[in-house]
Amino acid sequence: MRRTKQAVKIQDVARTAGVSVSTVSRVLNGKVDVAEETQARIQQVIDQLGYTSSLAARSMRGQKNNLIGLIMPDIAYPFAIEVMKGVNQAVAESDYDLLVFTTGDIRKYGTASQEQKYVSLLNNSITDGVIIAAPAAAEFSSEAPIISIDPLSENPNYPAIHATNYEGSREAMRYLLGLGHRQIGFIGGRPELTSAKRREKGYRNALEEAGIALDETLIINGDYTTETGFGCARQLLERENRPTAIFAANDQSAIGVIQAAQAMGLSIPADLSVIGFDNITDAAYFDLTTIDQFISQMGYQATKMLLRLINGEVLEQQIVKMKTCLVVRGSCRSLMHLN
Amino acid sequence: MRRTKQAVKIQDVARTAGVSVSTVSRVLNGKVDVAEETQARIQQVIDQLGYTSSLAARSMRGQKNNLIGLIMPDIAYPFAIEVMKGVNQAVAESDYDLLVFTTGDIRKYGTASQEQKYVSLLNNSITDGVIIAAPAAAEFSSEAPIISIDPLSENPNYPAIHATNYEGSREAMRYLLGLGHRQIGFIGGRPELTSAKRREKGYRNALEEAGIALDETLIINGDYTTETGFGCARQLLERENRPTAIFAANDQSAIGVIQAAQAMGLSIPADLSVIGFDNITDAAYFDLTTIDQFISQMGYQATKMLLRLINGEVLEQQIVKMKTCLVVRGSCRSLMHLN
DNA sequence: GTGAAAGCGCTAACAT
DNA sequence: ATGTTAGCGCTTTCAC
Repeated sequence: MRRTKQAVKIQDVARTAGVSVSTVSRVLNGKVDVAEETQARIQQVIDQLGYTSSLAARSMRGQKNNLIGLIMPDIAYPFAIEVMKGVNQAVAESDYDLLVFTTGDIRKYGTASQEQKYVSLLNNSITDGVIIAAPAAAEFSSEAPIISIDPLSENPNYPAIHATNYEGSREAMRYLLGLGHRQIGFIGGRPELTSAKRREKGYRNALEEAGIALDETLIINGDYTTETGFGCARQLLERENRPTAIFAANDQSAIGVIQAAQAMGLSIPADLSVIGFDNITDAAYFDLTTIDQFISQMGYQATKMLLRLINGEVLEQQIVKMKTCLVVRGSCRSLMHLN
Repeated sequence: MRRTKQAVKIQDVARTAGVSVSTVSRVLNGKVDVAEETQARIQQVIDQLGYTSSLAARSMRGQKNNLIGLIMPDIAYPFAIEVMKGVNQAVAESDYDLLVFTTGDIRKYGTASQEQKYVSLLNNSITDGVIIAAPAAAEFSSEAPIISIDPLSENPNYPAIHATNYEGSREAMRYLLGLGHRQIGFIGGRPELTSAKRREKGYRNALEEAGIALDETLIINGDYTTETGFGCARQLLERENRPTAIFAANDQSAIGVIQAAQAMGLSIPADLSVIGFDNITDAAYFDLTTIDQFISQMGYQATKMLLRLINGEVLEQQIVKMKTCLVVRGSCRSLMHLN
């Protein structure tokens, strides 16, 4: 590798080609008013010297760089990876390139003000727009467009992609009811969370909608851990009239439910249907092998929205809610993976 | 979200605080010679205005940004993801942040000269050093350090992390021989590749070393696809004196071997040991559940090396060859995943 | 068709 | 302790 101590700059190209910097700049930016011959000569010098214009300098002149940013605290996390897959795909289909910014660790990431810093870092200089995943801040100031992938807040102050709790929950229940289930256990937890409340509400309303009397004893609250999931499931499954399906309101509990079922020699979904709710995306996931795709979809949609904003389009829909309704097939591989 | 049309700059802070830009700059950069009181006032204005200094402008002044870059054609690919995990971890442990550059698709990525462009893009402006994965170019010119994660070339012209073919292959064989295997099939392919030749050489030499006569009929060449892997394995396993282990020289063939074994009712590793070679990393992988970790390790090591270069250290070892020797345990989950 | 020069936001001498 | 100013490499008027 050659470590040219002094990077070649536009000046060098100009001097070598015997023209002024502005002419080189014109060639660089594909301006038309340059003589065919000059153009060729300059291009040759550029290739010969291996010149690349400085991103920093170009950005400072307020140029569009055809570059979008994605900000994540940590890119080794399954959620992050799936988001990146989706964003990557949308980027591949566009003529933009992508810059993923990360600190490597949520603990290094800092608070909302730090986050704002990352946004400005990219968006006020080199990037034409930014996607921010699971934002901590409620507001951002930025010259260029911002989209968030926000699994938590119901109504963020910025354009966002997020998943649903209430809707997803109802659809999950409708699915189970459609399968003929009438005794459906619900394992909740963390009642202080809005998302948790909405999940339970979906459960209740779906039953009501189906004209099924609510059995309050079928609702048990754990604390969203695998352990309580296991315990609650055990409790439900040891009943005289045991439920034929269990709806666990978060991913950890769902793992516990599956473990409990296995421990009792029940097979899924033959003896028991299980539905889990992902705690990260707040998406209902029923088919544990496709939850990853769902998260990717969030990334994909976010990117598409951002590119439209960059192109000056006005979004008819600022907040996109993604619903998903998939089916458990018994494996808990992805579920574990999500953990 | 507030979209401040005009980003707040150092001038604005200076004016608001009633000081000069240089004083603000001093505060920004933690210089000591600023009056306690001025310092506090300026900091307050900074917070109030939500000011963040422009990455572009700062970079142009040749500042160190505590930022490293990672360049990959596509970040949705398993190899890329594992590399990122490793890099991410090293970044998390450091006080650097990370910028991953990608085009989203190898087809958009272009050729070596394009690649050189990406390197300059980051390294000659905003980044303090760059890791380039699976480089196409043989040489780079850059002001800041470069490390490559290079699974292909044996002796690149730049500091690199790569995996071994010959060494890995021999270790794999030694492992199998150590288990008592004497009839070991080898499924090769793509003899035009240097890497393929070296893998086969490792196979041959390990046998020789162990004083075992080479049975040429145990060596079959496919074309590195699952189909031929299946066919070749079938052929080997239907022999009178069937091998007790099969060494597949690439990942696709290994999948084929596993499928063939399953189709014939053989269980792995009870009836048959299988070794696969990953086509991406050229790393021998024996434990299919940990190959991902191996790739991550490459990313991790690359990052550690880069950070040392950035700090001006001289590497005693420019090329780090990573050997791995792990064991098949029968699952082919990761293998499939690698595909 | 091409060049000269201003200025993007910032830092680092150099003044005071 | 603070202000003034010269660039960093580039694009973009405005001249010629």
